[in-house]
Amino acid sequence: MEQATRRSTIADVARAAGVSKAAVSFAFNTPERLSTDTVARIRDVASGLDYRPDPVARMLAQRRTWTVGILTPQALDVIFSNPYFGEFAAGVATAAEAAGLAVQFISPLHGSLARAVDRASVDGIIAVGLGADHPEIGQIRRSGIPYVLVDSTALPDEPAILVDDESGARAAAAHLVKLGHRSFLVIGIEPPSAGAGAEPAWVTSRRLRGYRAAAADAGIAIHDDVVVLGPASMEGGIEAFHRAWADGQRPTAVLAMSDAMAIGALRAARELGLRVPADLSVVGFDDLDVAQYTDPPLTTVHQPNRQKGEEAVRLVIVGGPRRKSPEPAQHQFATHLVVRGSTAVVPPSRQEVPDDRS
Amino acid sequence: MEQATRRSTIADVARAAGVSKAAVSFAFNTPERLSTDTVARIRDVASGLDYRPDPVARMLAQRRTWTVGILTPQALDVIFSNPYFGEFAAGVATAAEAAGLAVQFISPLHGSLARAVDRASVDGIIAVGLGADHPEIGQIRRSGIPYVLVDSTALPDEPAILVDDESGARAAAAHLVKLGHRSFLVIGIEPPSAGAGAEPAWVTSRRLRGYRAAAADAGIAIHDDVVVLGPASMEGGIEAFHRAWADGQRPTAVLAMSDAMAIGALRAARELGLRVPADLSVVGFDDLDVAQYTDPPLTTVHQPNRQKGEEAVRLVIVGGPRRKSPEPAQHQFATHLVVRGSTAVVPPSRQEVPDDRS
DNA sequence: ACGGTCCCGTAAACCGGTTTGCTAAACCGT
DNA sequence: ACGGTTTAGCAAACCGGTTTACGGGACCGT
Repeated sequence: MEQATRRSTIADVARAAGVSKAAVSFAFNTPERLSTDTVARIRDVASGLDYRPDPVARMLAQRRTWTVGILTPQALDVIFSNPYFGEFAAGVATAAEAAGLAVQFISPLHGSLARAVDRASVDGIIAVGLGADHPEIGQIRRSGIPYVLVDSTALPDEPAILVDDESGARAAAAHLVKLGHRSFLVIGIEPPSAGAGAEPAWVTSRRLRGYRAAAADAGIAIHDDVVVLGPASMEGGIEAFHRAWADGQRPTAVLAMSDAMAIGALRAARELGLRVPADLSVVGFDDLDVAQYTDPPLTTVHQPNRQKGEEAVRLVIVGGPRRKSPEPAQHQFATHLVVRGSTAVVPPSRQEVPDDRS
Repeated sequence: MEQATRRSTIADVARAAGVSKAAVSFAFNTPERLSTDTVARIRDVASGLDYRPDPVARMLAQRRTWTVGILTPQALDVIFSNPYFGEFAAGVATAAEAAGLAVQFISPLHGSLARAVDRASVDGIIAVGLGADHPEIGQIRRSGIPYVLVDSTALPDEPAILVDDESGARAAAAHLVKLGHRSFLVIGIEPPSAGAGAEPAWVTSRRLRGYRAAAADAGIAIHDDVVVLGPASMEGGIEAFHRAWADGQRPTAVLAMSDAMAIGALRAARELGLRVPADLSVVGFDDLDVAQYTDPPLTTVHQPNRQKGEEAVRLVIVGGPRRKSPEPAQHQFATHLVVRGSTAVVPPSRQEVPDDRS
């Protein structure tokens, strides 16, 4: 395309209108500083040349990019394929649009997240799923650019968006216990970087704590060998369930840490000839839009995906020009169980003999 | 945050290292122009000051932003909530990452798409769902920035990514006809700007043509009154089906123009006590990932969502520095029908009396 | 007629990099 | 020892805007 006709610059407009560059700038940004007819004349000339201020030059001069970045350790293609991120990003987009901000995704560039962060020109960063001890977070902290951590425990007083994972998980497990279930399979989310799975900060650890607490209340232990991990996708759920089945596990209930994985489990169960919920109960986590439309509709733990995104933008914006932080910068949302059709009482054939045989 | 310690600039590094700004720049971009130890020294000083070149300044000087934009007429929150866009964006992201490009979403800012385009700093634009005659496309064409049109008929020789909508739709309808269906409901996609629905360029028109062609082959006419429109979402599909039902329509088969809407129709049908596919057949369009996991699994028209995204990036990149266009800039992908569980032969009770009673 | 305010508009310094000559020193073969 | 070629690094222009400090004229009251 050869940039056919070099775009006209502010200097061109100034020359054509017989005014200074400053006047042109004022005509667009602070028209009240100029007489009305000068403004009109300049605007006229400008649109004649179809001039449009170069956004990059403007960013440089103002030292503002009018952009917020969403930082994730996963590659963009997995992000966009994951409905959970979609809903979160939708929330971010809503709030960003209202504030006149653009949204930029920052994710590993040629394998390096640090490099991606360096190249990103944003006024604020929303980091999702990165622990407070992640090196890139340190890099950002040092750089002085406002940021907020999402879905991972932050330092005290560090801006963050959280969700009460533990009580949500607890409610999910308690619901199953009340239905008589004693034999569980937990499908957890694999951490992006291998080895980080044991981190207590990782979402899987938090939710597992909740599951275990509820089970413990009924005198049941959830051992590590009934916990399988996989990527948070439908394929991941299918694969995890099959793996557990092949391993000889015959749970009456599945606790999945993401709806996508729960849907995968639903699918895998059907492939194995299991009826849900008659033979097997399944409960998810996230309450995605699709959870209402699966068959059967998914019992799951609700968390406000879009709201989290909106609130993240708000936090990162107030963190911007001189944070006064009268209020704590952290925001924790509540979760609650939504009971739909994928859970039912344990099948009679699998009911455990009452304990009172002693 | 008050920008605590002003970020160090290239001048700071130059001063600290006792060299010129140019040397610092070279040290990072063309190290072979400097002696190895000078480079080392500069890099050392730089990382000591934890200097990182300002991406915006770099963009201005190089007149490259290293960013491609995805332009859509819908608001970002609907984009991100729509799995179709997610898969397309995933494709874009994959190819962009490989080329070292960032991805930016451009969508109406405070209601104005033109304003959003003006503010966007990108090297190329991927416009999805905007007709070649859309005013913003004109604006882009004039600006000389490379672009590619997706999912909408373009001017001849204008870069574009297309899909064979008509034959895909035709195959879908032919499949139903062969199963004995004679009574259809078409659920179409509502155009973003009201009134554009009649445009022959709009995807709904193209697919409808395919449906009608297949029906016509069997001597059936699909009248306008069995076509309902709605937004391309699950809610849109539910709502559309209920509307048609309330209107007294009792089709034996539904032709939905998007999988999301098809899933909505599945849901609505179930709410009305219809069994799919025993009482009602449903076929979608897009072949989203989720289409395999619905109940029943969705019969649908496959189109290569991710590939379209990847190819779009490729086209916009070659359209960049001096397009030589030895090959036509347009790329049309084939579609094909994927038969799963949501379609079956027409129920006996609804079979039409053979025509030979004459 | 005079000093004081406004009102309009300008010149020039900046933002933080890249890139284009250009020069001085080092290296080369003969 | 000498002209020619590299090599290493510098100064300054440039990218395209914004913003600050300032000046001249019109308007004002006295």
